[in-house]
Parts: sequence; structure tokens; C-alpha cells
Amino acid sequence: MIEPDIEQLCRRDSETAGHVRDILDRVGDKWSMLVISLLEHGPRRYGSLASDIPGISQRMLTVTLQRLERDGLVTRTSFPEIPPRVEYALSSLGETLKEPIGALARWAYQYKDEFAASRDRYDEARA
Amino acid sequence: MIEPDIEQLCRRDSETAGHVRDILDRVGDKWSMLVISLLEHGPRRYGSLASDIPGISQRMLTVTLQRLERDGLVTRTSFPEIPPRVEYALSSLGETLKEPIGALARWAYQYKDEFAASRDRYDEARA
DNA sequence: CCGCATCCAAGCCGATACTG
DNA sequence: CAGTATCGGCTTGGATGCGG
Repeated sequence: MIEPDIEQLCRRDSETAGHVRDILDRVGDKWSMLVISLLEHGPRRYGSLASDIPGISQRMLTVTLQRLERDGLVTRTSFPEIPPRVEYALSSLGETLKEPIGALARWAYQYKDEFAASRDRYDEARA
Repeated sequence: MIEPDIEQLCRRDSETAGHVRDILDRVGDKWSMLVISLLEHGPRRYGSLASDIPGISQRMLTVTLQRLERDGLVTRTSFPEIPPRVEYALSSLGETLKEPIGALARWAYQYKDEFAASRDRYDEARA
């Protein structure tokens, strides 16, 4: 595999960029990463996710799951029962995302104090 | 170091979350990752960055650099000359970000086709 | 040359009400 | 239970003009 140049991959205009910006947008949006982390341990129902994410609206849970399904990161299985039952699970593609996301999370955890200190210093200097 | 739980780290409300959400927001915004990638090879001047990022406005380059400086990822050095000269460089903290970001970029590059195919399938099924 | 200030457009997100 | 529809606010980002 050719080693990608991060610079090219981050551009929105570049033809060689592929869809890296789309991934960064998904990573950066408000709920996607939390939903993915909740699906790590196995399939979950819509209502189960909702009750485990305080503060999310029905609309945003629906929208987030639809986007993740469109991107191929999450699978949606609806059972034709009454009452209806729908299960969401990480796809095999979604599984592979766990590693780079985990790396980012570990980084953020490791340097969170340094990060916060820098912000405090910056805000202090301007107050 | 304690292994962080991604789930907790992604929540906005959790006390234990630290500032992982802040990092994801920065990673996800429109220009930050591109600016960081341009600073990988050494310090750059404001104008040099501007001319190398087609489509960015002066305002957004300034705002992006300020946010990165506040987060401690980028350092800003201004030389008291006329005309003024300002150089931006990756801080040591910013250097450490290259690895997890690179992992994400490699992931996106590796699976970009699968990703695009999934979107096409999804959109097709609804058209 | 390097930015800040202002105004404005677009998109993300939340609240609420309603449906199979 | 698992959504859809609509509205409205808030934040992000773009265009332009001015200042050190």
C-alpha cells in the first residue's frame, strides 16, 4: 500500500484526497464517536442507545445512525415484529475503525492535562 | 497509564471525559488538520500557509491558527520587524499528534473505496 | 505583511408534535 | 418501539473593509 500524504488527504479540493475529509467530518461531529464506542461490545437496540446517551434527541440519534449506516460503518437490522425491533451493530468496516480511534483517544487522554494547561495559560494572558 | 474507555472519553457531560471532545472537535473542523500537516516539515509564515491553502479566507486561517495555539499544538513567533513577520511551527505537543492523525489518515486511505461504495449503494437504494 | 472587526449565509443541532 | 416532519436557534465559516 502506498503511504498516503496526510496533507493531500486533508484537502477538500484535491482529486487524490479520496474521502478523508468525510471521515474527519464524521469523527468530529457531535455524536458519532460516542455511538460507535457504545456499539463496540455488541449490537444494541435504538431505545437502548437512546437511554444510554443522555442529552441526545430522537432526531439526532436517528440522523447519526443513518449517516453511520450510509458510510458503511454500522449495520441496521429491523425485525418485522410488533412492536418493531431494530438492532444496530458495527460492520466489519466499523470494527477496523476502533484501532485508529482508540489511538486518538489514548493520545487525548495522555496529554489532556498539558492541553488544558495551555488553554488556561492562553486565556489568562488575554484576560 | 490507565487504559481509557473510549466511551467515557467521547461524552461531553462526563467528568472523567477530560478534553477528548475538544480534540475531536479540532480534528473535525474544516482546516486544522490541513494546517498541521503543512507544518510537519518545519515552520511556516502566515502568507506561505495562506498561499498553500487555496480556498481558505484570511479570517479562517487566523482563527484556525489561534485555536491551535490556544490548544498548545502550534507555537506563534512574531518578529518585531517592518514589515512584520510571523512564523508558526508545530509544538512538541503538536509533534506527538502526528502519529494518531497519521493512523486515521492511513485508515481513511485504505478503506476509501469501500466507504464510497457504501454511500453509493445507500443513495442508490433510496433514489 | 499580518491580522482584527463586522456582517451575513449555510448547516448542525435541539424541541416538539405526530405516525406505523 | 422506532422513527418522521417541522420549526427555530446557535455555531461555523465566508466576504469585505480597516488597522498596526
